[in-house]
Amino acid sequence: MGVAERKERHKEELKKEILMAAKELFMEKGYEATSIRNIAEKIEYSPATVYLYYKDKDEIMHALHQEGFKMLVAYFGTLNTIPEPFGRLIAMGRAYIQFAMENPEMYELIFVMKDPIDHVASCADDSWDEGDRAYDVLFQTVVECQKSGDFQGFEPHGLSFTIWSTMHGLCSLRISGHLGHVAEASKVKPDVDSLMTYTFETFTGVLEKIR
Amino acid sequence: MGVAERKERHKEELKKEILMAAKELFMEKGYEATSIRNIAEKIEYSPATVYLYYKDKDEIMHALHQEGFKMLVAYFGTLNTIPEPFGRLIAMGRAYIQFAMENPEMYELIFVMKDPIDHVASCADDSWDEGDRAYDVLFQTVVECQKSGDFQGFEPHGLSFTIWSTMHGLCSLRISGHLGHVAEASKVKPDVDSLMTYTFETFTGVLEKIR
DNA sequence: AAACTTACTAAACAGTGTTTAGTAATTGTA
DNA sequence: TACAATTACTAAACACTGTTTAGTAAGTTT
Repeated sequence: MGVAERKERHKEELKKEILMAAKELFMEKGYEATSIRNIAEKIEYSPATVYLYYKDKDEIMHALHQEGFKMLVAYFGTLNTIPEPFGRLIAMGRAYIQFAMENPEMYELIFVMKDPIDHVASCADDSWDEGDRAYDVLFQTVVECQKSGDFQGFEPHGLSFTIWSTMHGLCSLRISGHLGHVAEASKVKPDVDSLMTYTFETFTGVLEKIR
Repeated sequence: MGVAERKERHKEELKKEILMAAKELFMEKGYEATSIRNIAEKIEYSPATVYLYYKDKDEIMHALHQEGFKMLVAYFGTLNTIPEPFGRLIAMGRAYIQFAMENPEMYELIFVMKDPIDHVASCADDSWDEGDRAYDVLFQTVVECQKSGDFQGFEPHGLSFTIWSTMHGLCSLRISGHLGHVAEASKVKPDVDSLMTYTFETFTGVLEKIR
């Protein structure tokens, strides 16, 4: 009979509904505002019901984690159309920044917060696959750059981690507000976003020079 | 009469005692464990008393903020003995990493967390002076490098922010555990710390190349 | 019709930051 | 010296958090 299947389907829908409510709250108001009670209220169920679908808040955050990586991948979507690897590397950086700026809470969730990755470490199943894959995209691009003659004399992993560090540092300093504060004090650029673009361009200049 | 002075002195001592209790809890167990109640218990006063000396938790965190920068400055202490600016820049990077690794919670407080810097933005008095000064140390070093012939064709602020981004990115990815995770997956180096040192060395290699 | 399972929730527990009202003890004044 | 005022402190509460437990209706199976 299809009754069990229908029920199963409904359960999956509710689980998805919980996740989407969490995603909306999280992306709009951040981690603090994403309480189990707030999620429950949004889907019009009791807080305890949420626990029937997710073990704890960490598990919800882990699920959101995967959502976040899907979004990042979407930002990387059009990169394949760029055949020249160095240009693709720069475009990747630009896309990374755009993702971080348009989805700061998501960026923090997947690249800054410790709790979700701790959860990931405890359940050894799917682990941090998405993150590993995202790194691999960068690494492969660097390798391709070297194949076409760029970055000679550098080891690709070392360079990849350096590039990731720079991009992550820039984005996280921007999101946390630290870049903005120093920007205001040093008055290098009129606003934070200008400074950010400017710093990125300086970085691309560095990459051009070691090309 | 010296009675009022003695009392005033005692009040200042208690305020310091609260801060030191907070510092100890914070550096050992992190932000979560540093609750007002825990602080109060440590100094053997009631939680409400803490509020007679600090407006709220943010104000305590802001005070700890300043403590953190004092510690960072201590790590930078011996840098003046290095006359050659480029070598000093590299040593600065090494000191920055050492500070981050030996005091991860403090590093997060002053460079990662948003809340304290929000508090800093609201009270416009002393603002984020320590951070600005720390940036200025980096900037001046870059300027000195250029004076002695390095980094020609680069604008010093752009380069300073790029360097800070790289260093911060590396340290924060290490502390948050993200670097460790990708390290394990990519198996570039046997352990995270090796990867971190290795990435830093790659970065110094980049700086050497654009020197 | 009775037993069992499912889906859900009210209420509680222990914790958080923070505020309010009140209490002793000390100090200043009449 | 007696009374008022100030100081330093705290118990208890409020509103929130994540999470668990016990219980309740409804649907399913026997």
